[in-house]
Amino acid sequence: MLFRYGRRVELRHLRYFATVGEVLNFTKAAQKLRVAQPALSRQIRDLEEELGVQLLERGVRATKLSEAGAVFLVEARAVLERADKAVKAVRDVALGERVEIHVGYAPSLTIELLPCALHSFHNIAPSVHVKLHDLSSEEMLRGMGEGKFSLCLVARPEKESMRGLKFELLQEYPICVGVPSDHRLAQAKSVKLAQITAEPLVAYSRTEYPEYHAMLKELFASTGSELRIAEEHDSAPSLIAAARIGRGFIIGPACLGMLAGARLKFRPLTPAPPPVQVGALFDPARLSDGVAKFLAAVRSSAGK
Amino acid sequence: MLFRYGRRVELRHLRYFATVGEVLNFTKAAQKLRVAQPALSRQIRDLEEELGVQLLERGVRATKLSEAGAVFLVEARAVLERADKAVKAVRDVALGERVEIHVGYAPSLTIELLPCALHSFHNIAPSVHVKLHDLSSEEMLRGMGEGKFSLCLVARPEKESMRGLKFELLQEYPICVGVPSDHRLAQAKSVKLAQITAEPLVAYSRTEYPEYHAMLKELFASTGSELRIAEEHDSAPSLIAAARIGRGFIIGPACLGMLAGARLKFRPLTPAPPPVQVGALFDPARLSDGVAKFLAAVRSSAGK
DNA sequence: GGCGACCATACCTGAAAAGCATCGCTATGC
DNA sequence: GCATAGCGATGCTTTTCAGGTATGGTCGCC
Repeated sequence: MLFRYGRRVELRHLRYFATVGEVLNFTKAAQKLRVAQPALSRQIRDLEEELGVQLLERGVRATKLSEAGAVFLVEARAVLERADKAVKAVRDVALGERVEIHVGYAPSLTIELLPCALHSFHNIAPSVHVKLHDLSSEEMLRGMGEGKFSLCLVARPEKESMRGLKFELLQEYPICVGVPSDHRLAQAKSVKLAQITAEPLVAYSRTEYPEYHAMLKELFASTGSELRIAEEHDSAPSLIAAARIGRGFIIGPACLGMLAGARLKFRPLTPAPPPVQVGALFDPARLSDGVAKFLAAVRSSAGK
Repeated sequence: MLFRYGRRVELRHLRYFATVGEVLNFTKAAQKLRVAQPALSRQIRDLEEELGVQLLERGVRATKLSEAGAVFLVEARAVLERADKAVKAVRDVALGERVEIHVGYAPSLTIELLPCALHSFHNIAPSVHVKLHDLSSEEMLRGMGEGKFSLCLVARPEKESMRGLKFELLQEYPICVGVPSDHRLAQAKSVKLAQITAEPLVAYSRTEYPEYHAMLKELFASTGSELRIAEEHDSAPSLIAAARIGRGFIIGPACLGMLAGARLKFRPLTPAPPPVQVGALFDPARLSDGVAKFLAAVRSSAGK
């Protein structure tokens, strides 16, 4: 890496470049920005130098974006927009009601809970916008740690990853086996673990859903038989798609059945292992007013 | 609005604040940033003034984040991260191969097409990352105009909104009626429009999917009967959920049936109206190498 | 060939960011 | 109770650099 004398990119550079990129004329852009044209030229040159990339092609009688420039124009606008949002967000918080709360959720586990909760929350606090983030368990824990989310609806995480967060149980789903509808096990009322150990499994990805793998390991520990995972997937739909085309069975909560449609059947395992616990994860130390209301809405939707 | 003497927020302010917010100690943060402590103090004060918000509570012996400060810390980090991404993106473009292409898609219309296309594209150009953006028709057209996306997989947009873009047809789906499985129409092989005019509909939202509403209007124009829309939704899953609980029928492409599962049946309309056309939308003027390859992959997946 | 549109260069000025020394506060230790 | 150490704020100077003015070069066009 070259040693960089250059100073850092600032929002000013991006504002200037965005304007030049739009009107494709330094003189006009300078007027629009209320600065002198040479000042603008220099800032753009500095930016190009700092990036090490030529953004504009100054042909005589016409200024054009280079290919890189076209890309950077989009990027620069996005950064500026993001920055405006940040400023607006903090001013809103300071002015009183926070208008947005960020909620992470596990889509497959909350298809029952989430719609009800959103509906009832909208009645309690119609002015608060809920921003939903569809994430893996792992991303949610990370995001909670960084303060990105105020609350997450997830399966109970493992104790050691909680780090001061609180988990409040809301719903439980029995563990089931998902099999193709035309398989003989689809007829059974329930399935014994021993009946499926011969079959490979399709599973959630280990890195993104560690608690899911802990559950599987626990489950198979007692049987003595080997846990064979044919494929790992990072979302319920693709897991279901894989099971449909016969890559393996699914072991997972009963609610997956609601996503799966007709071609898979979910049958409870016997003896029933501990059910999957779905609940709210939040930081009790910084529970703002809006988040507390959301939590109340979720509780009432779960009938607790 | 108050007149602001203050100067604008710059990335420097955010970098400084992010560091202070992390270590919660001006002196240490200043060392980390390689500036003198008073310089840092002043920048933070300027930032607070410009925002009109107190971000830090300077208790003696301990600096703490205010509530607004906690929010802004997350926001500031996000802006910085976004800015880094922008810089990295443009340098990557300049260095040769663009490593990312941005593709917008209509999730419900591309459940067949998209997985195949991604798979085949990965074989052609494994080094190119495809960033997928799940969007409404309206958002895609806007994003294409701004250059945010290189290509979109969508239903054919209305002519007047194309503005120099090209639409290439890839797949067609017949228009169907989605009814609850226990409804008598679910038994029918096909459904006449006259059979359902008594029933209300659940539909995609008008603002986000104008071409869908154009299609409905067209469809009902010939019948003389009134188009009754009970609810508008902004995504296929919530549309399907609404139909499941009996809010109304769905009129839409056959591929919705693959998302709906067992509790809804999709039956073709007779006489068959013009099918829904799914295809690729792109700007032929700036078709980079990577995007051209992606387009080829999509074509071959659609068997064209 | 003169003019006008357009951007670059050279140089100057002023604002503000950074540095340095110092102050004020308070918790802590003897 | 006094000295001390940790922390941030304040006042002042220095340095940096964004912005301004004047001007020059290039090219297309009348």
